[in-house]
Amino acid sequence: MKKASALSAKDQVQGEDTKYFPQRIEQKWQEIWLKEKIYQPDLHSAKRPYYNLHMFPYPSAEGLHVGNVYAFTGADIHGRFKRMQGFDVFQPFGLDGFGIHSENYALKIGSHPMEQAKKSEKRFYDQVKSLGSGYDWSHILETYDTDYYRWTQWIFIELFKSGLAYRESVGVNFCPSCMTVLADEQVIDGQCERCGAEVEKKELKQWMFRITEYAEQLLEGLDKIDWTEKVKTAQRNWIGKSQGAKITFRVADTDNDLSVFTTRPDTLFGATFMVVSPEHPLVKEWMSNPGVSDYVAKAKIRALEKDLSDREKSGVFSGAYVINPINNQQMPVWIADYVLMSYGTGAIMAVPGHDQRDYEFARKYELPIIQVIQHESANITKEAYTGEGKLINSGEWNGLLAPKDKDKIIAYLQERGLATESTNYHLRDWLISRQRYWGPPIPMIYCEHCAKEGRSWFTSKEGVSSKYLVNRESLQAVQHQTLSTQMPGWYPDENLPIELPYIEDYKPIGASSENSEATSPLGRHPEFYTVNCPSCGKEAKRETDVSDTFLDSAWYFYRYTSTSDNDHAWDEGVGKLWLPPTIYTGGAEHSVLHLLYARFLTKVSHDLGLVDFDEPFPRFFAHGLIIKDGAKMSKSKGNVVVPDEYIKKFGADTLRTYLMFLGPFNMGGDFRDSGIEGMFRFMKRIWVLLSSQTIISKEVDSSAKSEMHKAIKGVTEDIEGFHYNTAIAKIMTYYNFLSEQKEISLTEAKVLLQLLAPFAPHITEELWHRLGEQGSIHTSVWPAFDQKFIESGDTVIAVQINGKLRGTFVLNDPQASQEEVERIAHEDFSVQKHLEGKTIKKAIYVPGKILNFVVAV
RNA sequence: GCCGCGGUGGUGAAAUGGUAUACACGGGGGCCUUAAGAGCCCCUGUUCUAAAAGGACGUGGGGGUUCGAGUCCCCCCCGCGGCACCA
Repeated sequence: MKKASALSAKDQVQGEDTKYFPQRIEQKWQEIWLKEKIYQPDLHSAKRPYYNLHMFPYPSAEGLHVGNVYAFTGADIHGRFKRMQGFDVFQPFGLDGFGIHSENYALKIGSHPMEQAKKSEKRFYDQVKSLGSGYDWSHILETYDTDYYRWTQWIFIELFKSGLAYRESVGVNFCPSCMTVLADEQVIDGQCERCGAEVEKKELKQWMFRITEYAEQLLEGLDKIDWTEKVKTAQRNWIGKSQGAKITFRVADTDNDLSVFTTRPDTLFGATFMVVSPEHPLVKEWMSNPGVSDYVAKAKIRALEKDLSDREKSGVFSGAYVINPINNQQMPVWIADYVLMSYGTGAIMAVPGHDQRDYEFARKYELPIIQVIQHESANITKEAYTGEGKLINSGEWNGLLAPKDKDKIIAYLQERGLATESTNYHLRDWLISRQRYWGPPIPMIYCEHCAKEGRSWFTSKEGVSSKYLVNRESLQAVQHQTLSTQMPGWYPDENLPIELPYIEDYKPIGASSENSEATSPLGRHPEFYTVNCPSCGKEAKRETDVSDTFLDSAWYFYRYTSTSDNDHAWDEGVGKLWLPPTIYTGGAEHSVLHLLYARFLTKVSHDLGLVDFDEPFPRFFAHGLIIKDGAKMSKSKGNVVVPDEYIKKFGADTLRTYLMFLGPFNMGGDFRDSGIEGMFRFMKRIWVLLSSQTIISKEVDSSAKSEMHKAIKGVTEDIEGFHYNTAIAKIMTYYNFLSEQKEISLTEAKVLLQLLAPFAPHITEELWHRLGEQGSIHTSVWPAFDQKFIESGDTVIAVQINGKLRGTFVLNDPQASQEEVERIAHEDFSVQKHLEGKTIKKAIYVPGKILNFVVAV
């Protein structure tokens, strides 16, 4: 018998078969798997459904990125592992192909998005197939497919009917380069997320989704889902709940009220002036006062500047005063742009003694500063004191603790009708319309004739007797009181799909600043937008905006499980069986946008009675980012790693395993060429060991068995916890152990292959068959481990004495009897001290577990 | 500023409170080979000693809990990510 390690070069080239050529086996198995439907569970009758979802990519025409490979592989390993554990794993794939990114690319290379999409699609699918992931290719989807976006449009209509989609003139972020509006989330430091151009502010009529209506639910839901804390925190920050009070001030010598939101009503006695935003409605009344109109004009310009955080505050006295209801003091009202109209009421009570921003403002304009919170570290001659303390100079409140007694103070104000308890969120409504071409047309029709007479869908028979949102009283109120007047003339076009027409002039033309209506490419095509009003039948105009791509991706996981083109998944039994996805894997960069929108739509679907769950992703795992030479990969840096060449040279198995070996899956890693060669060497060694070595059918002897079970246990737990890098290390350790054996039993060989199978599906499948196995390794049963072998050898025994942990020691003999264990405990240095001079009355010994000594006194 | 995550060899990184550095990369030496490549074997935290044996020191810094701390607690320092004139 010859040892594998002693195999010389000659032996290897003797037969082609003894050498590892990934190119020769990978495609072969991919075709067989497809033919044998290894990865296609029966969606109707799965016994243990496991919906293994990962974020679908946008199909960049440059092709697959190594970051995609990383993400897909990590999810695939999880799926393969679960499949081998006996689950009916459903792992679908699709493309998020609509949107600015694809459209801009088409523009750049001078092709049409519709044609480009087909090309990118083919290339992308081919590349993904070469990775050997276990996708069910009979359930793919593309968001630009008519059969897909008819349901995107259907969802839009459902939201419209629910009063959750509405039109409003809003100050929007407008990207002059992309010629479209952007959601707040898509503006980074005042720049467009996509192209980096400086974003402008514009007033435009836009379609909005009332996501703020769900702020509280979106926040509460986070507590019951299994997500990484990092992502939950990002969402909490984004929703930005703060609780406090709304206090109303009377403007002196007028009938006007000025309300403010504050989280610190306890400092009310410290308020010395008021500040309103330049956009505040009351500012109109003060325009003629000296300096006001000048300042408001100046603020408008300043609003476009990007770095707002540390510029000097500025403002102007409005000329008006308000009365502080708590002490009837007159306070001047100032206008300053450090107060934002978009948050709270657009006005604040300034408490310069205890708010640093107000403090700076007061210093600059020489406004009075009063200290109302006493604390040894408070020194308001230098800066505002924002910490806790005892109230002073606060009338009846003196001696109360701030902010601890906030609730008492709110109750006090509330009793006297001076304030109400109030909650504010940073979350804004979701701006959904885009003045672009490459997206699903918004399925709405505007009829001027109906509008003039105040008619709309909301005044129609269906609208009046609406079944929508019966679960949400607050929205019913919105619907019946305001929607019919807010949205005159608007009707959904339920004749879906509203197909996106092929037009040559799809280039964005933007919005003219004089006109409050933005113009979309479709707006140049009367043959598209001229329709008859669904209500009165007269000539009407179809909406020419398309919807935000994030709408497409907020519901796609429902579509995967649908079994026919003419139905949406969640009506069917199949959806009930599979939804929501068992686990969702994806990049943390989507923490806020995509995940929040998907949660919102699912909550709406739940309220509409479409689904019986209200969180789309009960479990979400965020993977890390692959970088190159310490920097994020990007075209501009020229450090994008294209996987094709690596697959060609080393095979998909090596690339997959190498990527997973780089570092913990939730942390990402740095891609290096030298590392991948090491992984290729490992694959070759596995090949040589298991294809050239004589594998014999013999019992595994007991020390080898211990190693085997240790490996199975370690790898199982590591894969379960997404610690892929350590799982691979353990497989390598086990390989090293086996390669030093004189002979390897069939059982050991099979176990080694099975442990490696999720990472390197092709080579393991090939060798599995060479060992004479019949079925696919990927549907074989994941090896079980025996606990007692694991704990042998180097078991650490924890010692409790009378219930308290008193020490631990290494137990070398797994077969040790209870008496021996007691004797060793006595001898062990760390335990000795506690047992000295005492006798053990009772010792409970569970191998590998805790040893509980009851010591006689 | 607030929140979250991290700091361990030359590098990527391992370690339910129990022999710190598993596994791999890189580096050094050797075998094989006409040669190159591939493959195989040995060494590889720092330091003391000519070397070995052996010892000392070592997980960003300082304290603490513990028989025992990379791990738990407190206070700092540094790096990364998110939010940010949010009242």
